[in-house]
Order: sequence, then structure tokens, then C-alpha cells
Amino acid sequence: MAEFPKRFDFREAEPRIYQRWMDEGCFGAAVAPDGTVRDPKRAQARPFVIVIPPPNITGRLHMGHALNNTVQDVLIRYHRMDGDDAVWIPGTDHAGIATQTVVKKQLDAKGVDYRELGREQMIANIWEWRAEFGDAILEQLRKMGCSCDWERTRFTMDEGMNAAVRRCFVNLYDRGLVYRGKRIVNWCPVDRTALSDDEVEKQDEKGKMFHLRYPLAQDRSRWMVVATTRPETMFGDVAVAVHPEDDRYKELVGTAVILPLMDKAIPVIADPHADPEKGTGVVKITPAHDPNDFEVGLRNNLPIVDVMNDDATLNELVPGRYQGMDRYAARRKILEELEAAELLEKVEEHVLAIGRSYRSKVPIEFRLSDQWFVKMAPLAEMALQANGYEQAEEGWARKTPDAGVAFHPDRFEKVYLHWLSNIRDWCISRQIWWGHRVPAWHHLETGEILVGEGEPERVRDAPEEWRQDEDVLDTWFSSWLWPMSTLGWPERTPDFERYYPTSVLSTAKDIIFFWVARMNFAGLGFEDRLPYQDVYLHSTIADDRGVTMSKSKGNGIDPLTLIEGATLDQLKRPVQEALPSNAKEILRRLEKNFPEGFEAVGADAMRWTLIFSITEGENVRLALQRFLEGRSFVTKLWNGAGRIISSLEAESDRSVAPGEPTDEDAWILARVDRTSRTVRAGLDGFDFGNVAQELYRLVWDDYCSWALELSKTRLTGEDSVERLGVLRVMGSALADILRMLHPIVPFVTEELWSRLVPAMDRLDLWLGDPPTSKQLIRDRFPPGDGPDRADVEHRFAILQRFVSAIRQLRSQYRVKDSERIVVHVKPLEADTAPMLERCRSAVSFLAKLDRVELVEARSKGMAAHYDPAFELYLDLSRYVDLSEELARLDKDIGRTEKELGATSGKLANASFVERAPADKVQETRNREAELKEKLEKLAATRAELAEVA
RNA sequence: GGGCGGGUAGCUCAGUUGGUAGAGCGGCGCCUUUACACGGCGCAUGUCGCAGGUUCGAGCCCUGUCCUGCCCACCA
Repeated sequence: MAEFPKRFDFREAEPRIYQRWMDEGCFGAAVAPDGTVRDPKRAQARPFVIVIPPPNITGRLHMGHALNNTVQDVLIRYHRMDGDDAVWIPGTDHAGIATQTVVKKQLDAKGVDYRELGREQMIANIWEWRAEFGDAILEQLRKMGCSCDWERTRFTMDEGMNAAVRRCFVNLYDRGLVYRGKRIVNWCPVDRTALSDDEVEKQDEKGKMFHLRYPLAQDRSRWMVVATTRPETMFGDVAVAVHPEDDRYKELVGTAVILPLMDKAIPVIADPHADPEKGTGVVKITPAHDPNDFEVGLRNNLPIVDVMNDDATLNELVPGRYQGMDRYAARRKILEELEAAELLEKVEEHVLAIGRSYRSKVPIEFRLSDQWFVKMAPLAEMALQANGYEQAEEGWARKTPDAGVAFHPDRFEKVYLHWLSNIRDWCISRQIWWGHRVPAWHHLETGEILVGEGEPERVRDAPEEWRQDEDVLDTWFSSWLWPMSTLGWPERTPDFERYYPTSVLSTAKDIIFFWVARMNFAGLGFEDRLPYQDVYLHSTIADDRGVTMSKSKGNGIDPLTLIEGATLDQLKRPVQEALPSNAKEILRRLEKNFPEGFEAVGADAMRWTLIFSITEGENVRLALQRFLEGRSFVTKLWNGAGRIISSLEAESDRSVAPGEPTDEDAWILARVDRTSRTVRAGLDGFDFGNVAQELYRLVWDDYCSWALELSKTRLTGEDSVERLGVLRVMGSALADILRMLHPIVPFVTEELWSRLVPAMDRLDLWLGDPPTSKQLIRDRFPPGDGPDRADVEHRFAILQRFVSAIRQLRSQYRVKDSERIVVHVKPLEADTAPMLERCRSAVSFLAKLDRVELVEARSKGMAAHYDPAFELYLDLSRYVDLSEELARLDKDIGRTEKELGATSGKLANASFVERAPADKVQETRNREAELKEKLEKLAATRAELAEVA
């Protein structure tokens, strides 16, 4: 027999195979970006397009990426094989603040202050960094086997993207959808920049709640008590608020109180923001230093008093003795002075959520500043209408069920709707350098603002009078154009004309608002079309205890550990770096489970495990051990296929015609065909977990455990007609199995394909059409259009039950496989005898029989197994004490009686017979008869054996 | 506070329009049988969170309730 390695050597094969796919241009679309047709046939086909969620250039591959990109690759490979013009567009995101921070850190380490470098030099440094490290994650995707069209790789800051962003900004500005306004932002007083919410680390910290007395203007001997955690902002107070329904303070609304230390009168207003249940029910309103107060200020037309400088010292609007003082020093002094004036009523311990800059670790300050905004309501309305919603009396109601974007799982439709109907304007400006600069110019004298895709003429004419806006745009402001801009938008490129809108977006559910919804807005807002048809939202990856994997918890699994392996020390490192509270326990488990480290399992095993584990639930729990199961599957496939391939390669007789498929041949072919229908439906419906389960059963149970075992007698026999016959069936079935598995485990299937196809070609053994390609990646996906073979599947099920029954008896009575036994069979169905006749040698092989004898009745003293299709008798006298067999029979009798009781009980219930559908009643009657008969037989057998014993 | 999930075998999870509860892993027993010990064969295990209701019949539908995870809002 030809040589076939015991294991798939993925370390050697994966890079080699990937390189070959690249060399032969297997990933490219039918039409090149410049419009040149590369594959005329496919250029006529339906495009299937996925645009990758661009990973950050600072990013490294984690399990979430691994899952998401495996899903995308599965879809792309499936559609490519199915004849679509499949294209997967890769790229990366410039990730504004994250990248700037990484480079700033590097400079810090060298003792360089990036501010001194200046804007231009800093940006140049970031570009350098990006050139060196920015594509690392794409390299990792290649290791995973992702079949992206690398020729189309884009970056959110490349030139075309920049043009797209400017076009988009100007367009929205002209439509009145981009505006400039004041807003409270998270401000870092150390780095003196605004931070996005993601860049703020929120944590509960112990603090104090201060109750301050604000005297009434009309009677300074009385006061209102406000509770605050931030007394230092009191100089910016412009009102105190009470709830409109709060009877305690009703008559004070409309009067004024005196702001202590300032001796300034501020109004008492009624606003629902004041919660009568909290604190004293009276809240001070400081619009410049609190987001809620800002809203209250707007509602009540209050002035805004900003009392801080950009480094969080107090400014010139506070009493002179406080000016220039740090916020915390000011707090202490304020409290002292209030106490002295008997205006500090009490101080309580209080736990509150403090936001700190993830960079400087200093508490952030809420700071009022000028920002750019996108008006979201009109865009959200378009999105709602696109998904078939119309304004109804109570919010939005869906009138057209299948309109717009389809979410998978569909419950996310609700999440999407909820966000759309409670939309808030989007602050798009950031006070950093790395990003798309706001295309607006401010007049130095008048403050007039000009907006333009390029430098406006008036700016060019008098450059000294204007300066460009210093801010850059939020990273998502380029991301929301991604499905369009990657294809060349706003230009009408061949790519855009052919491949927009795209087909599927696959991403994590936590960015449904940040990204998915906004992409929908951009698509509708600029092109009147949604950017894709389907959105697949995959589960979050959690560890085996259900805790979401994250770097800070140290519980993540590095995909490269799976692909390349890791030593125990390497496994421990993330835990030691993160130092979670249960670090000791995790480390101990690692030491116990992986004393020698973790041996690589390869990209296929990783991909398989991920797809196999997907459920529709909130998260997917994965432990390192689970990937070993994936490896077992790959090895099983490898060995099962190898058995057939080596027989094919070793076959020397080409002089005879292969035998016609037998019944069991027809069965495995029918199973393959049925599975291909299930798999297609599953992939079309984004039901990945189920697809993998079906394929697992097909490979492990049907192909390896039954078909392959059954084929062995013919495979190793002298009859070359039979040999070629079974090789033809098993080889052709294997080809379809490899085709179906290829999207999930591309490497091992491609490798097996490269040996299967020449071997089959050599013997000219294909059932049906031969493959269309030497490369599996380019071959066709099984159509699943075979005839229904329920008859064959029924007959085969009898055979399986027959073999299993004998195996059970053998195992129970410890009859060794080496002991060939004789069984007696009484057929009860027309199919039974011919089937046993045809499969005689195969069945004997599986059940380790000497022979099967067809009989009319049980001989005395024999054990019996009763099946609807046959009765099986076995002379156990040589192996077992009859009392043991009696016990076994009693158990069976008990089980049967119990089920019969339930079944008869049902039929005794008049309303069941009356009301249940006729076919169900008949089914139950049949079952009852079957059970009665079986019980009778068992009882008779028992009585007879008892007599003998 | 609002919303969305999940609670089924020791563990991780399937369970199609209501009609006899399933898989993988783990466990136990046997087997170094020539594709595979990353293997083969067999066995065991469930008051389907709890309480009501609808129904001839409920893991599945309805109501309530407990536990748990996530998202949004808020935290003076």
C-alpha cells in the first residue's frame, strides 16, 4: 500500500498551500479593480462581496478576530466554490487615539515629548510606525488561511479614503447635517485633550458626598441644602433645581438662592432631572462641568460658566484667591471656608464611579468645548424606513416585514430599532493629530467658517487670515464609509459599480451602534442603498467559566498559540501580566493541564473548533482543551481519507470495469447528498454550528465508522471489479465531503484533494462529472440535488441496528472479537433477508461473525433480541450463565412494560383518541401493537430460558 | 431603572410547526483488530430552574417567580 503519513503535518503544509493559492491568484475577484476581466465566466456570475471589519493597525489577532474572520472565510469560500464571483476585501483601520498613543509611548521611552515634535513630525512618525508594524494583523489572518483579495487591501487613512471622508463631511455640512456646537467632553487635564468614552476607565471609588447650604436670597437665615461630590465646581453654578412635583420646595421655585463664597444670586428652577429620592432633592446646576447639568441648562436657558483652564486649574471667573489653584486644592479650601461660615451641613462617605484617563490615570474632567456634530435623527429615520418601519402612534412600527437589512440572529433587529428610535447626535471631532483633519477653516478675526473638500478659494487668496480646524474626525467617521470607500466611492469606479452594495457584514454585536447602524446611515445617506443585505453578529468569546475573554483579565487564548504552539511559560504570560484576582488558580490549572506547554493544533483545527462551537446564545465558551477536539477531527478526516486514497494509489488493475454500486454504496452516497442539502441551507441561513455538527456526523459516524468499515472486505478482496466499484464510490463520496468541509478546514482538505484527484483520475473512477479544478478552492460545491433515497436509508438502518445488537450482546458477555460467532436471524421485513444476503461478508466483518443463519424460529436456550425488522438469536451457553441473560431480559421487559403502559394509557384516554389528529392516534396504536408483540416474545423467551436454567 | 439573552446529563451545548428527551467532552468496562489510541466497541446518567395556566398531550405556547449573563440609561 502506498505511503500515507499518520498525521496531517500542518506546520509544513499550511504555509505551502497558502503560498500556492496566492501564486495562482485563487483569492482574486473575476474583475480587476481597473475593470479588466480576469475570469470571463465568473464575471457573468452573481457577485458575493464581504468587506472585512478593519482591525486596528495597533491590533494583534485575538479569538474574536479568529472567529469573525473564520466565519467570513467560510462564507467566501462557500460562495466562491458555488460559482459566485466572491470577493473579500481586507484592510485596516488607522484607529486614531490608540495609534497615536502607541507612538507617543515609544517617544516617551526615548525621552521625546511629542508636542515639541509638532504636528507634522508626529504624524510622519506615526506613518513610519504604521509602515513597519501596521500590517502585522493581516499577516496573522494569512496564517489562519483567510482568502482575502489582497490586491484590494485598503487603509482608512489612504488617499482615496481621505477624499471620501472630505466629500462626506462637506456633503453633510451642505445638507445641514453637520454642525458645530458646544458639548461636554471627557477631558484629560494632563494630556490636555478630549477623550472618547472608550478611552475612559470607569471604576467605583470611595469618595465623599458634601451637603452644602445655599442661603435663600429672600431670607438668608434659611437655606436649601444641595448634595455634591464636586464642590470645586460650585463657582460655575448657575441655578439649583428641584423636581416639579416635589412639594417640599414648590413655593421656592422662581425665587433665588445665594451662591456662597461668590455672594451671587442664582435662580431656583423646576426640572425633572432633580430626583426627589436622591440626596436632598435639591441639585446644583453647573452646565459647564457636568453633562446632565448641561442638558438642564439648555432646557432652561441658563448661562454657562466655565471656571476651569485646560489643566484643571481654576480660571479668572472665580474669586481671586482661588484663581490658578488646582481643582483639588480648591476643593479643600472651599470646604474650609464653608465650614467656617457654617454652610457645610455634613459630609458622608460615598462610593461613586470615577472616570480616569486610560493614559494618564488622572480623573477626567467634564469640560465644555466646541465640537463638530452629525445630526442623526434624519439619518435614523431613513434607516427605519429602509427596514420597513413607519411612524405609528406609539413610536415606529414595522409595516414591511422583510425590508432592509436582515440581522442574524434576528433578535438584533430589536436592539437596532431601539437605538434608532432613541438616537442622539454624534460628536465627530477629536482633539488629536492622527486622523482625518476636519476640512473646515476658521477666519481669525470674524470666526467665519468655510468648509470644502479642498482648500477654499478665499483661504487660498488670503491664507494669513484663516487657519484650518485643528481637530481630526472620529475614527468611526471614516469607518462608516468603509463598505463604499473600499470600492472607490465617491468615484464611480468599476469596483463600485460591480460590487456595491456588498452581500454580508459579519461582526461582533458590541459595535452594532458604533459601526453597523452608522454604515447603514452612510449607505442610505449618500447612495440611497443599504451597504449589505445581511448582518451576521457573532457571539462573544468567553472562557470555560463564561467570563468574556479580555487582555485585562488574562483569560484570552492567543490564536497563534493554537497555530504555532506555546510553552508553559508562554501560556502563563498573559495571566501574569494581567494579574486578575484568580491568577493563582488559573496558573495552577495551566500547570496541571499543560505541564509541557500546548502543542500546536494548526489553523484548521482552530477554525473547526470555532465554527463547531458557535451557538445563537450570547457567548461561546471555549477552553484550550476544546481545540484538541478540533485537532482530533482533522486527524480523523485525514486518516479516513488516507485509507481510501492509499488504496486508490495502490490499485493496479485497470483492465476491468468497476462494479455497480451496492446498497451500502447507495447509502453513503445518499448520506453525502442529504448532508450537502443541510449544509447549504445552514450556510445560507448563518447556522454555522449546526453545519459543523452535520459534517462531523457525516465524516466520523457515516463515512469512517460505517461506510469505510463496510468497504474493507471488498477493498482488501481479490475481486478487482468489486475493489474498483467500492473505490469509485468511496472516492467520489470523499471528494464531496472534502468539498463541503473545505470552507471550514481549507488546508487539510486541499492537501487531501491534491492526492485524491490524481489517484481517481488515473483510474478514471469518478461517479458523475470529474472535478473542475486541480485546486479544491476552485472546485464546485456539491449541489445537493440527488434523488431521495429514503428506501436505501431505511434498509441501511436495519443493518446498523442488526450490527449494533450483536455488538451489544458481545460486549455484555465479553465475547472477544477474535471469537467468531454464529447468529440466527428470523427476518420480519421483506428487506431484511436480501439486505443481509448482499452485505453478508461486510456484516460479518463488522460484527465479527462466523456466519449468519436464516431460521424460522428460536432454538431452545438461545438468547434473543427483538427488533421490528428482525429477530436475532444467539447461543450464549458457551459464554454466559443463563441467569445473567435472565436478568438482561428482565431489564428489557421492564423498559418495554413501562413504555407500553404509557402508550396504552394514552389510548385509554377518550379525549386523546377523539381530539388528537388521526395519524397521531394511528401511530400510537401501531406502537402499542409493536410493544405488545415484543413484550410477548420477551416473556416467552424468559419463561423458556428459566425452564432450561 | 429600561431592554435583550440564558437556566435541559458531571461539563459545554442541540432540541425544527407542541406528539416516546439528544450530541460532543468527561466517566465506567472491554479492546495495542493491519486508516486513525488525536483510535474502536459497548455502558451509565435527566422532576428539561420553580409555581400556576392553556391543551387529549408542554422542554417547546401563556402568566408569575427565582437565579444568571449582556446591552443601554443613570449614579447631585
